[in-house]
Amino acid sequence: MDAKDLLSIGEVAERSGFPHSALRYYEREGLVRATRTSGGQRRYERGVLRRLAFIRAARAIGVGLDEVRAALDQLPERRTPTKGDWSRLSRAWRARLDEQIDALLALRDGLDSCIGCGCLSLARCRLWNPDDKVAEQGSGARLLPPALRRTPDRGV
Amino acid sequence: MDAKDLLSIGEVAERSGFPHSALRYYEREGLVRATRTSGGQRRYERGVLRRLAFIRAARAIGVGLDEVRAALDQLPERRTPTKGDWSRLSRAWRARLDEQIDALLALRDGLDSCIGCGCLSLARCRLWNPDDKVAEQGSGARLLPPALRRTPDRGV
DNA sequence: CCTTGACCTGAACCTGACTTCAGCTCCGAT
DNA sequence: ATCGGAGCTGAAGTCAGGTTCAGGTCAAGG
Repeated sequence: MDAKDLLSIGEVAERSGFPHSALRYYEREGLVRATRTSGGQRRYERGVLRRLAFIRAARAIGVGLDEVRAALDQLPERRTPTKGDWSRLSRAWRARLDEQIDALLALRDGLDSCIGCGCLSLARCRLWNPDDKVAEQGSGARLLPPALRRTPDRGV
Repeated sequence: MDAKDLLSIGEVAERSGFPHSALRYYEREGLVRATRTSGGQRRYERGVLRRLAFIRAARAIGVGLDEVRAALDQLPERRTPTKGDWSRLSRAWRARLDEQIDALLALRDGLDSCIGCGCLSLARCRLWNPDDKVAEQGSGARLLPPALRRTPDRGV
Protein backbone atom coordinates (compact mmCIF):
# COMPACT_ATOMS: atom_id res chain seq x y z
CA MET A 1 0.00 0.00 0.00
CA ASP A 2 3.05 2.21 -0.13
CA ALA A 3 2.87 5.05 -2.55
CA LYS A 4 5.60 3.19 -4.32
CA ASP A 5 3.21 0.42 -5.13
CA LEU A 6 1.06 2.71 -7.18
CA LEU A 7 1.32 2.72 -10.93
CA SER A 8 1.09 5.62 -13.31
CA ILE A 9 -1.20 5.40 -16.27
CA GLY A 10 1.78 4.86 -18.52
CA GLU A 11 2.91 1.85 -16.56
CA VAL A 12 -0.56 0.38 -16.50
CA ALA A 13 -0.88 0.97 -20.20
CA GLU A 14 2.34 -0.83 -20.89
CA ARG A 15 1.65 -3.73 -18.59
CA SER A 16 -1.96 -4.22 -19.52
CA GLY A 17 -1.56 -3.56 -23.19
CA PHE A 18 -4.42 -1.08 -23.19
CA PRO A 19 -3.76 2.39 -24.51
CA HIS A 20 -4.04 5.35 -22.16
CA SER A 21 -7.21 6.44 -23.84
CA ALA A 22 -8.92 3.15 -23.12
CA LEU A 23 -7.86 3.27 -19.48
CA ARG A 24 -9.35 6.72 -19.05
CA TYR A 25 -12.45 5.54 -20.83
CA TYR A 26 -12.79 2.51 -18.56
CA GLU A 27 -12.46 4.76 -15.57
CA ARG A 28 -15.20 7.07 -16.85
CA GLU A 29 -17.31 3.97 -17.40
CA GLY A 30 -16.70 2.73 -13.90
CA LEU A 31 -14.78 -0.41 -14.75
CA VAL A 32 -11.60 0.56 -12.98
CA ARG A 33 -10.66 3.13 -10.39
CA ALA A 34 -7.62 5.22 -9.70
CA THR A 35 -6.62 7.58 -6.97
CA ARG A 36 -4.97 10.87 -7.81
CA THR A 37 -1.74 12.56 -6.90
CA SER A 38 -1.90 16.05 -5.47
CA GLY A 39 -1.31 17.23 -9.00
CA GLY A 40 -4.27 15.29 -10.35
CA GLN A 41 -2.46 12.46 -12.07
CA ARG A 42 -3.84 8.95 -11.88
CA ARG A 43 -2.30 6.35 -9.62
CA TYR A 44 -3.45 2.76 -9.93
CA GLU A 45 -3.21 -0.07 -7.49
CA ARG A 46 -1.61 -3.20 -8.85
CA GLY A 47 -4.91 -5.01 -8.61
CA VAL A 48 -6.14 -3.02 -11.55
CA LEU A 49 -4.03 -5.17 -13.80
CA ARG A 50 -6.09 -8.19 -12.87
CA ARG A 51 -9.26 -6.32 -13.61
CA LEU A 52 -7.88 -5.24 -16.93
CA ALA A 53 -6.84 -8.75 -17.83
CA PHE A 54 -10.33 -9.85 -17.01
CA ILE A 55 -11.75 -7.12 -19.18
CA ARG A 56 -9.51 -8.15 -22.02
CA ALA A 57 -10.58 -11.76 -21.85
CA ALA A 58 -14.23 -10.79 -21.66
CA ARG A 59 -13.99 -8.41 -24.59
CA ALA A 60 -12.23 -11.09 -26.58
CA ILE A 61 -15.23 -13.35 -26.35
CA GLY A 62 -17.55 -10.56 -27.30
CA VAL A 63 -18.89 -9.50 -23.95
CA GLY A 64 -19.99 -5.90 -23.77
CA LEU A 65 -18.71 -3.44 -21.21
CA ASP A 66 -22.01 -3.33 -19.38
CA GLU A 67 -21.86 -6.99 -18.66
CA VAL A 68 -18.21 -6.78 -17.72
CA ARG A 69 -18.98 -4.00 -15.29
CA ALA A 70 -21.74 -6.06 -13.77
CA ALA A 71 -19.34 -8.95 -13.28
CA LEU A 72 -16.64 -6.80 -11.76
CA ASP A 73 -19.16 -5.23 -9.45
CA GLN A 74 -19.50 -8.63 -7.82
CA LEU A 75 -16.03 -8.21 -6.39
CA PRO A 76 -15.83 -6.80 -2.88
CA GLU A 77 -15.47 -3.04 -2.74
CA ARG A 78 -13.83 -2.81 0.63
CA ARG A 79 -11.07 -5.35 0.71
CA THR A 80 -8.75 -6.36 -2.04
CA PRO A 81 -10.32 -9.28 -3.89
CA THR A 82 -8.92 -12.59 -2.82
CA LYS A 83 -8.05 -15.51 -4.96
CA GLY A 84 -11.42 -16.95 -4.01
CA ASP A 85 -13.22 -13.88 -5.26
CA TRP A 86 -11.53 -14.14 -8.60
CA SER A 87 -12.15 -17.83 -8.79
CA ARG A 88 -15.84 -17.31 -8.34
CA LEU A 89 -15.84 -14.81 -11.14
CA SER A 90 -13.84 -17.10 -13.36
CA ARG A 91 -16.19 -19.96 -12.74
CA ALA A 92 -19.12 -17.80 -13.74
CA TRP A 93 -17.21 -16.94 -16.86
CA ARG A 94 -16.63 -20.55 -17.54
CA ALA A 95 -20.35 -21.11 -17.68
CA ARG A 96 -20.64 -18.23 -20.06
CA LEU A 97 -17.96 -19.78 -22.20
CA ASP A 98 -19.59 -23.18 -22.11
CA GLU A 99 -22.83 -21.70 -23.26
CA GLN A 100 -21.12 -19.98 -26.13
CA ILE A 101 -19.23 -23.09 -27.12
CA ASP A 102 -22.37 -25.17 -27.08
CA ALA A 103 -24.09 -22.66 -29.26
CA LEU A 104 -21.28 -22.73 -31.76
CA LEU A 105 -21.22 -26.50 -31.78
CA ALA A 106 -24.93 -26.60 -32.42
CA LEU A 107 -24.53 -24.22 -35.30
CA ARG A 108 -21.70 -26.24 -36.70
CA ASP A 109 -23.65 -29.47 -36.51
CA GLY A 110 -26.58 -27.81 -38.14
CA LEU A 111 -24.29 -26.75 -40.92
CA ASP A 112 -22.94 -30.25 -41.27
CA SER A 113 -26.32 -31.82 -41.55
CA CYS A 114 -27.27 -29.26 -44.11
CA ILE A 115 -24.31 -30.13 -46.24
CA GLY A 116 -24.78 -33.81 -45.75
CA CYS A 117 -28.44 -34.14 -46.43
CA GLY A 118 -28.72 -31.81 -49.33
CA CYS A 119 -31.54 -30.08 -47.57
CA LEU A 120 -30.38 -26.77 -48.84
CA SER A 121 -33.83 -26.72 -50.31
CA LEU A 122 -34.60 -23.66 -48.30
CA ALA A 123 -38.14 -24.59 -47.52
CA ARG A 124 -37.19 -27.22 -44.99
CA CYS A 125 -33.79 -26.58 -43.56
CA ARG A 126 -33.89 -25.06 -40.11
CA LEU A 127 -30.42 -23.68 -40.48
CA TRP A 128 -31.35 -21.58 -43.45
CA ASN A 129 -34.72 -20.78 -42.01
CA PRO A 130 -34.11 -20.07 -38.40
CA ASP A 131 -37.53 -18.72 -37.72
CA ASP A 132 -39.56 -21.12 -39.81
CA LYS A 133 -41.09 -18.05 -41.31
CA VAL A 134 -41.42 -19.64 -44.71
CA ALA A 135 -43.91 -22.22 -43.63
CA GLU A 136 -45.71 -19.62 -41.59
CA GLN A 137 -46.42 -22.41 -39.18
CA GLY A 138 -46.18 -22.23 -35.44
CA SER A 139 -42.64 -21.05 -35.19
CA GLY A 140 -41.21 -23.87 -33.06
CA ALA A 141 -37.70 -23.85 -31.69
CA ARG A 142 -35.35 -21.37 -33.18
CA LEU A 143 -32.16 -22.62 -34.64
CA LEU A 144 -29.76 -20.46 -32.78
CA PRO A 145 -29.29 -21.11 -29.12
CA PRO A 146 -29.65 -18.08 -26.86
CA ALA A 147 -25.95 -17.46 -26.64
CA LEU A 148 -25.80 -16.83 -30.34
CA ARG A 149 -29.02 -14.95 -30.57
CA ARG A 150 -27.42 -12.30 -28.48
CA THR A 151 -25.91 -10.77 -31.59
CA PRO A 152 -22.66 -8.86 -31.15
CA ASP A 153 -24.02 -5.45 -31.93
CA ARG A 154 -27.48 -5.07 -30.51
CA GLY A 155 -29.63 -8.01 -31.57
CA VAL A 156 -30.76 -7.78 -35.16
CA MET B 1 -37.66 -16.81 -63.68
CA ASP B 2 -41.19 -15.65 -64.22
CA ALA B 3 -42.01 -12.26 -62.89
CA LYS B 4 -44.25 -14.16 -60.53
CA ASP B 5 -41.23 -15.66 -58.87
CA LEU B 6 -39.98 -12.28 -57.80
CA LEU B 7 -40.50 -11.10 -54.27
CA SER B 8 -41.23 -7.64 -53.00
CA ILE B 9 -39.17 -6.21 -50.20
CA GLY B 10 -42.03 -6.80 -47.81
CA GLU B 11 -42.14 -10.48 -48.60
CA VAL B 12 -38.40 -10.83 -48.29
CA ALA B 13 -38.50 -8.97 -45.02
CA GLU B 14 -41.11 -11.29 -43.64
CA ARG B 15 -39.49 -14.46 -44.86
CA SER B 16 -35.97 -13.56 -43.94
CA GLY B 17 -36.77 -11.86 -40.69
CA PHE B 18 -34.71 -8.82 -41.61
CA PRO B 19 -36.42 -5.45 -41.51
CA HIS B 20 -36.80 -3.48 -44.73
CA SER B 21 -34.17 -1.05 -43.61
CA ALA B 22 -31.57 -3.76 -43.26
CA LEU B 23 -32.39 -5.15 -46.68
CA ARG B 24 -31.88 -1.78 -48.30
CA TYR B 25 -28.72 -1.35 -46.33
CA TYR B 26 -27.39 -4.72 -47.46
CA GLU B 27 -28.14 -3.79 -51.01
CA ARG B 28 -26.24 -0.53 -50.68
CA GLU B 29 -23.39 -2.53 -49.21
CA GLY B 30 -23.40 -4.97 -52.07
CA LEU B 31 -24.44 -8.06 -50.14
CA VAL B 32 -27.63 -8.69 -52.03
CA ARG B 33 -29.07 -7.50 -55.31
CA ALA B 34 -32.53 -6.72 -56.55
CA THR B 35 -33.97 -5.77 -59.88
CA ARG B 36 -36.53 -3.02 -60.12
CA THR B 37 -40.03 -2.73 -61.45
CA SER B 38 -40.75 -0.03 -64.00
CA GLY B 39 -41.89 2.03 -61.04
CA GLY B 40 -38.61 1.59 -59.21
CA GLN B 41 -39.66 -0.89 -56.56
CA ARG B 42 -37.33 -3.71 -55.62
CA ARG B 43 -37.93 -7.23 -56.82
CA TYR B 44 -35.86 -10.04 -55.37
CA GLU B 45 -35.13 -13.46 -56.72
CA ARG B 46 -35.88 -16.28 -54.33
CA GLY B 47 -32.21 -17.04 -54.05
CA VAL B 48 -31.78 -13.92 -52.00
CA LEU B 49 -33.37 -15.72 -49.06
CA ARG B 50 -30.49 -18.16 -49.02
CA ARG B 51 -28.01 -15.34 -49.04
CA LEU B 52 -29.85 -13.65 -46.23
CA ALA B 53 -29.94 -16.80 -44.16
CA PHE B 54 -26.23 -17.09 -44.69
CA ILE B 55 -25.76 -13.51 -43.62
CA ARG B 56 -27.80 -14.13 -40.51
CA ALA B 57 -25.76 -17.14 -39.50
CA ALA B 58 -22.53 -15.30 -40.14
CA ARG B 59 -23.58 -12.24 -38.17
CA ALA B 60 -24.66 -14.48 -35.33
CA ILE B 61 -21.15 -15.76 -34.90
CA GLY B 62 -19.74 -12.29 -35.03
CA VAL B 63 -18.54 -12.07 -38.59
CA GLY B 64 -18.45 -8.57 -40.02
CA LEU B 65 -20.21 -7.58 -43.19
CA ASP B 66 -16.98 -7.15 -45.08
CA GLU B 67 -16.08 -10.73 -44.52
CA VAL B 68 -19.58 -11.87 -45.34
CA ARG B 69 -19.45 -9.95 -48.59
CA ALA B 70 -16.13 -11.54 -49.44
CA ALA B 71 -17.61 -14.97 -48.84
CA LEU B 72 -20.70 -14.30 -50.90
CA ASP B 73 -18.56 -12.94 -53.70
CA GLN B 74 -17.21 -16.44 -54.09
CA LEU B 75 -20.54 -17.52 -55.46
CA PRO B 76 -20.90 -17.50 -59.24
CA GLU B 77 -22.28 -14.28 -60.64
CA ARG B 78 -23.69 -15.65 -63.84
CA ARG B 79 -25.62 -18.74 -62.96
CA THR B 80 -27.76 -19.37 -59.95
CA PRO B 81 -25.57 -20.93 -57.26
CA THR B 82 -25.94 -24.68 -57.11
CA LYS B 83 -26.13 -26.83 -54.06
CA GLY B 84 -22.44 -27.50 -54.59
CA ASP B 85 -21.63 -23.83 -54.52
CA TRP B 86 -23.41 -23.40 -51.23
CA SER B 87 -21.82 -26.51 -49.82
CA ARG B 88 -18.39 -25.16 -50.56
CA LEU B 89 -19.24 -21.98 -48.76
CA SER B 90 -20.71 -23.86 -45.83
CA ARG B 91 -17.64 -25.98 -45.53
CA ALA B 92 -15.47 -22.89 -45.41
CA TRP B 93 -17.74 -21.57 -42.71
CA ARG B 94 -17.37 -24.79 -40.82
CA ALA B 95 -13.65 -24.23 -40.66
CA ARG B 96 -14.30 -20.75 -39.39
CA LEU B 97 -16.57 -22.16 -36.76
CA ASP B 98 -14.08 -24.81 -35.76
CA GLU B 99 -11.45 -22.19 -35.33
CA GLN B 100 -13.70 -20.14 -33.13
CA ILE B 101 -14.72 -23.13 -31.06
CA ASP B 102 -11.12 -24.15 -30.55
CA ALA B 103 -10.28 -20.66 -29.44
CA LEU B 104 -13.07 -20.67 -26.93
CA LEU B 105 -12.08 -24.08 -25.64
CA ALA B 106 -8.52 -22.91 -25.20
CA LEU B 107 -9.70 -19.91 -23.28
CA ARG B 108 -11.92 -22.05 -21.12
CA ASP B 109 -9.14 -24.48 -20.33
CA GLY B 110 -6.84 -21.62 -19.55
CA LEU B 111 -9.43 -20.36 -17.14
CA ASP B 112 -9.78 -23.78 -15.56
CA SER B 113 -6.10 -24.16 -14.99
CA CYS B 114 -5.98 -20.71 -13.53
CA ILE B 115 -8.66 -21.58 -11.05
CA GLY B 116 -7.16 -24.92 -10.25
CA CYS B 117 -3.58 -23.98 -9.78
CA GLY B 118 -4.02 -20.79 -7.91
CA CYS B 119 -1.74 -19.10 -10.37
CA LEU B 120 -3.80 -15.99 -10.21
CA SER B 121 -0.55 -14.46 -9.06
CA LEU B 122 -0.62 -12.22 -12.05
CA ALA B 123 3.08 -12.31 -12.69
CA ARG B 124 3.02 -15.80 -14.13
CA CYS B 125 -0.39 -16.65 -15.43
CA ARG B 126 -0.61 -16.46 -19.17
CA LEU B 127 -4.34 -16.10 -19.09
CA TRP B 128 -4.20 -12.93 -17.11
CA ASN B 129 -1.14 -11.72 -18.93
CA PRO B 130 -1.79 -12.49 -22.52
CA ASP B 131 1.11 -10.52 -23.84
CA ASP B 132 3.69 -11.42 -21.25
CA LYS B 133 4.20 -7.73 -20.95
CA VAL B 134 4.89 -7.95 -17.25
CA ALA B 135 8.06 -9.90 -17.57
CA GLU B 136 9.08 -7.74 -20.47
CA GLN B 137 10.70 -10.84 -21.86
CA GLY B 138 10.56 -12.02 -25.41
CA SER B 139 6.86 -12.05 -25.83
CA GLY B 140 6.38 -15.71 -26.68
CA ALA B 141 3.07 -17.20 -27.72
CA ARG B 142 0.04 -15.12 -27.04
CA LEU B 143 -2.70 -16.65 -25.03
CA LEU B 144 -5.57 -15.99 -27.30
CA PRO B 145 -5.70 -17.91 -30.53
CA PRO B 146 -6.12 -15.83 -33.64
CA ALA B 147 -9.85 -16.31 -33.78
CA LEU B 148 -10.27 -14.55 -30.50
CA ARG B 149 -7.64 -11.92 -31.02
CA ARG B 150 -9.74 -10.60 -33.80
CA THR B 151 -11.66 -8.56 -31.28
CA PRO B 152 -15.30 -7.87 -32.05
CA ASP B 153 -15.00 -4.14 -32.58
CA ARG B 154 -11.76 -3.34 -34.32
CA GLY B 155 -8.89 -5.05 -32.50
CA VAL B 156 -7.94 -3.26 -29.34
C1' DC C 1 -60.75 5.96 -61.19
C1' DC C 2 -59.44 6.22 -56.53
C1' DT C 3 -57.79 5.10 -52.37
C1' DT C 4 -54.60 3.15 -49.26
C1' DG C 5 -51.04 0.53 -47.81
C1' DA C 6 -46.54 -0.73 -49.54
C1' DC C 7 -42.37 1.46 -51.37
C1' DC C 8 -39.04 4.92 -52.66
C1' DT C 9 -34.89 8.21 -51.51
C1' DG C 10 -31.41 10.89 -49.10
C1' DA C 11 -30.12 12.58 -44.97
C1' DA C 12 -29.87 12.48 -40.27
C1' DC C 13 -29.58 9.94 -36.20
C1' DC C 14 -28.18 6.06 -32.96
C1' DT C 15 -25.19 2.88 -29.87
C1' DG C 16 -20.86 0.98 -28.28
C1' DA C 17 -16.31 1.39 -27.72
C1' DC C 18 -12.95 3.93 -28.22
C1' DT C 19 -9.47 7.58 -30.44
C1' DT C 20 -7.98 12.09 -31.48
C1' DC C 21 -7.37 16.85 -30.66
C1' DA C 22 -6.36 21.30 -28.61
C1' DG C 23 -4.56 23.51 -25.11
C1' DC C 24 -2.79 23.30 -20.77
C1' DT C 25 -0.23 21.20 -16.29
C1' DC C 26 2.99 18.14 -13.78
C1' DC C 27 7.20 16.53 -12.36
C1' DG C 28 11.82 14.30 -12.38
C1' DA C 29 16.38 14.62 -14.26
C1' DT C 30 20.05 17.79 -15.27
C1' DA D 1 15.57 26.76 -12.61
C1' DT D 2 14.31 24.65 -16.50
C1' DC D 3 12.89 21.68 -19.96
C1' DG D 4 10.64 17.91 -22.18
C1' DG D 5 8.09 13.95 -21.85
C1' DA D 6 4.09 12.19 -19.39
C1' DG D 7 -0.50 13.54 -17.90
C1' DC D 8 -4.76 16.15 -17.67
C1' DT D 9 -9.57 17.63 -19.57
C1' DG D 10 -13.71 18.13 -22.37
C1' DA D 11 -15.30 17.98 -26.78
C1' DA D 12 -15.38 16.13 -31.07
C1' DG D 13 -14.47 12.43 -34.34
C1' DT D 14 -14.62 7.45 -36.00
C1' DC D 15 -16.48 3.04 -37.36
C1' DA D 16 -19.84 -0.63 -37.94
C1' DG D 17 -24.23 -1.66 -38.57
C1' DG D 18 -28.20 -0.25 -38.93
C1' DT D 19 -32.79 2.80 -37.82
C1' DT D 20 -35.71 6.78 -38.31
C1' DC D 21 -37.68 10.50 -40.70
C1' DA D 22 -39.72 13.58 -44.03
C1' DG D 23 -41.74 13.97 -48.06
C1' DG D 24 -43.10 11.91 -52.13
C1' DT D 25 -44.44 7.59 -55.52
C1' DC D 26 -46.46 2.86 -56.77
C1' DA D 27 -49.80 -0.48 -57.53
C1' DA D 28 -53.63 -3.58 -56.49
C1' DG D 29 -58.45 -4.11 -54.81
C1' DG D 30 -62.98 -2.10 -54.78
